[in-house]
Amino acid sequence: MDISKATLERFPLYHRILRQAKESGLTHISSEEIGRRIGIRGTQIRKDLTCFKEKGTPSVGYNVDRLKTLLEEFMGINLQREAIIAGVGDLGKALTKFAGFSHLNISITEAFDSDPNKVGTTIGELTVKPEEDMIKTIQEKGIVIGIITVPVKTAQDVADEMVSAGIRSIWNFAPTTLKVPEGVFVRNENLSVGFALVGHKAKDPNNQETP
Amino acid sequence: MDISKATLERFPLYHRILRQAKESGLTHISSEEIGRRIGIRGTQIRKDLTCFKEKGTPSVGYNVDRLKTLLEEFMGINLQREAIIAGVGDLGKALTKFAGFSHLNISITEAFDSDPNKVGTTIGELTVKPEEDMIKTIQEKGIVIGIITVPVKTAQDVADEMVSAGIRSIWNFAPTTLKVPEGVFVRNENLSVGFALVGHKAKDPNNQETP
DNA sequence: TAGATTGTTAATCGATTAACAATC
DNA sequence: TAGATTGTTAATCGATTAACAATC
Repeated sequence: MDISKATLERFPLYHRILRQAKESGLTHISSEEIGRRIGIRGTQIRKDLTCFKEKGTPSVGYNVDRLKTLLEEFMGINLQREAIIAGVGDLGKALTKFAGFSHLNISITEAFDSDPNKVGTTIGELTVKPEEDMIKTIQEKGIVIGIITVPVKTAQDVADEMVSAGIRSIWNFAPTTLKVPEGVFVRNENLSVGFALVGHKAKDPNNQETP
Repeated sequence: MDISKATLERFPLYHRILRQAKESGLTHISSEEIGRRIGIRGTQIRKDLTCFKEKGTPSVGYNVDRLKTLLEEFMGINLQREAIIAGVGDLGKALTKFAGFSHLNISITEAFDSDPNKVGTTIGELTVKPEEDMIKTIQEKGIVIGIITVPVKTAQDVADEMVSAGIRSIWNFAPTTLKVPEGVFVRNENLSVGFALVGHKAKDPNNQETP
């Protein structure tokens, strides 16, 4: 079955609620309760979950443990995975150190930069390597996940290198549209879009006409 | 007229293309060309732009300068705005220093943290202030945009404080669903969602069944 | 004029929601 | 049994796209 983009983006939210539920000792949780905690309808959740074999029990809800495990298998969280990051500016460093990703079971195990001043510096336990080593490292370690936090002007080149070395999924923070071959996934996390929206919505509501 | 969420999120992309076009000396640009540069259809762009008074010229395209200005007015970029940030961990610091926001004309002018070890430290030209001063500062300076990069457990409290002090639009990076009163805008920038998706999509395509 | 590109309508596609019989 | 909550269908809502007359 084909799972929609919208549903796929909600799975991590469901997973978060299930982790919380488990932590607080719940064995079962209803779709309405999950919905309440993330601000959507229960129907939505029941619909999203139809793609799993696991069924809920009427008047009881979903088995927290089993649903959590199933989501983890689906999302790949049951596998320990490695990712590399290109570009260790402030954002790159922040992502590399970010604790909030720990439950995804993806470790950023290699960091690269083209700036000789950054090469050799450390981020936590990682030592930054020169950009020229990236392709070789990706190939040797068989890494398939790449993160791009380089400036716009080099982002496409870095993406090309990643793809040529075997990266299959790219998390791109450079505000530009990357061209990648069919079969390679790119998620653009253009932070300016969010900030622009927040700025726009802050406009005085008495002053909000369309020009 | 009511502008859809999807359209609103594309305006910053259009703005980026118009900046580039202007920089490269173009006076006019067609909807198809804009579309090509961001990977969507021209029709989509023409539809999105119907809410503006500015019209394109058949066989010529849109006036780059005028459309850019119009988008800026609509998004509020013509106004110099201030934002505050709560939580100066690595991510908070990275956002505060991030150069990519400069064209949005929103400056992060105050940073707060509840950790006494961070209070008094500097980020670029900013000096981190104690969390307790946040409400007063927001009120005195009349700031309406807030950024939350504190841990989940304090995010709701910080949001409540921001709202009580007059913040009208919040950019939230804590992976939790904030409750805010009607009329306050929240944009959740849950980075785990993106990273989870990138991880999922990296799974071996020969191994991608639904459980 | 011929070619390009617009603005707009209607068709399509995709996502959400309401409703409710089934069932624990 | 009565109440709660499921899975699923049909209705609705929203977003994208194709098509094309209008026009520079």
